Amino acid sequence: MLKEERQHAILNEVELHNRVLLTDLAEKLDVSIDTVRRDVKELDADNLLVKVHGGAVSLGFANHSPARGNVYALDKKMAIAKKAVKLLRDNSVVLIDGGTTCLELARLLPTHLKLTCFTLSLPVAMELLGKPNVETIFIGGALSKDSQMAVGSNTILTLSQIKVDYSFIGTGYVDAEFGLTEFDWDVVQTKKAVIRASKKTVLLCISEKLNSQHRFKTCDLNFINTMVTELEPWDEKLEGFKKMNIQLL
Amino acid sequence: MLKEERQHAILNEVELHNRVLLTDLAEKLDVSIDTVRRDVKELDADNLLVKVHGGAVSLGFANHSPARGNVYALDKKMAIAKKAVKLLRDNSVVLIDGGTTCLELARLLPTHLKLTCFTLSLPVAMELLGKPNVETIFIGGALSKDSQMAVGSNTILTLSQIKVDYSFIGTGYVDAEFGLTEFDWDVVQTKKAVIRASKKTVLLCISEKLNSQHRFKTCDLNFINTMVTELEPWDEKLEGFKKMNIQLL
DNA sequence: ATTATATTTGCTGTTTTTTGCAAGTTATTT
DNA sequence: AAATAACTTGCAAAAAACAGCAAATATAAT
Repeated sequence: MLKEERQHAILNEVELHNRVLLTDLAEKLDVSIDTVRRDVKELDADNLLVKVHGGAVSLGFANHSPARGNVYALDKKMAIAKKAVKLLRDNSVVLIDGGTTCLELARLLPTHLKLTCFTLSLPVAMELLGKPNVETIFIGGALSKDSQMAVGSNTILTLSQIKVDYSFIGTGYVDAEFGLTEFDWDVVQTKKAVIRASKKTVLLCISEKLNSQHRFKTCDLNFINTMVTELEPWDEKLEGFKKMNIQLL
Repeated sequence: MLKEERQHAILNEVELHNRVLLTDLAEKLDVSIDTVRRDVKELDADNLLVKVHGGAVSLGFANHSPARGNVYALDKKMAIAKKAVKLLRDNSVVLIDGGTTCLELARLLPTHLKLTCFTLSLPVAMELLGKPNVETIFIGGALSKDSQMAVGSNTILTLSQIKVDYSFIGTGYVDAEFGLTEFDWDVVQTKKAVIRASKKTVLLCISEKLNSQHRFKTCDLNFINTMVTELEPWDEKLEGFKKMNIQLL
């Protein structure tokens, strides 16, 4: 049997079943496991499939790399995410909320970090699947089309049954006096439940959102334990928040 | 035998079988292996075939460039999805499983169709969010990295509390005698729960998967009410399934 | 027709590629 | 922590590719 022919068969099998074992391939193609291993390695190098421990998976199945569109103020959000990552220890149990800043946190989680991670957000969940040492649990429920996250009574009920070490949340608007506010009623209810489900709540928020407000209130600032912005903690823009009992990062 | 005539014969052989061994050619054409080697080298230089170690393959066969669509057998899966869509009525309550075929179904749902749609699969959920008239509910739980869907006890528990009109499921392997089988234990448990949560279960499956099996069993074929393939219902490849009490589409 | 020249073909020995095996290491599971 | 499975590395045998050479064949010119 020709090598090309064999690799063709491997690709076919992988794309047909999404996932195959090297041992199965070796048996089916009647060659040694080493040969299959080498073939799969080559195909992986050519980006025709993805090699995993013990087998291979098809590209369509493995590619959880949604092209990061033009995220607004990406550099600042990345700076925030990098600071937030430092709060995490191995075996922490955390919850990551939706929104682009939280998504950036998920994206920048170190590969080696062992976490149990709850989330309500589809994009965040997709990102977490790419982290080998993160166990991801999606809090189910009705999905909100614009925020791409689970909201509603079922979600809130499920949240009431868990308690995580840290939750990382975003917010639409934040003001030192009026606290966290949102545009969307469902989202507010869900975020309240998130905060109740957390021992400590970390707010990730770019400085542009400071001192703004909207119609529905999530919580007062005293529910927030840590606030992370892209600014240095002593920046004068954070003046109104310093006197409160909040850790600034 | 003329050189030109010989090369013509080689090309013919390659086109016919997609692949040939140099040793076979040498024997068939009754010339030395070196001559064949040189011929193939020339034909390769003229881009009439692709020379590989030990033989040659046709151009079409060698083209496993990333040019082809991301999803394997996309046309067939779209054909399946189109047939499956016809089962749906406004205000149906359905569940859509994971896998590329089911994803295609989600993608091809008509914009006007009003549905309540449960799913366990992240990619399917993302797709459904784009449908303005579909209410999407994600069944939460621990996420499987490989299959990008919720699995495990929590998921199964939640599934036990719902009953949908139709569930559309995929399978890794299907065999008329052994039924539906999978690669992954967790996935099997979850699919069982999906079937229990459905009044009617529709299997979406491309014909290549017919008559294949793997280690863990999801269910026998008598749990399946409708089976949709890209073939015509009277195709002889479906022979083994016709005598069973299954609607073939 | 015959000689000179160019092309093709087969053979030889050497180098490269492929493949399977074994020993040691790393992951994963129980 | 132990047991199992999977991976890595190095190696050796077999098959294939390559380069050079000489015989055979074809082509052209005298």
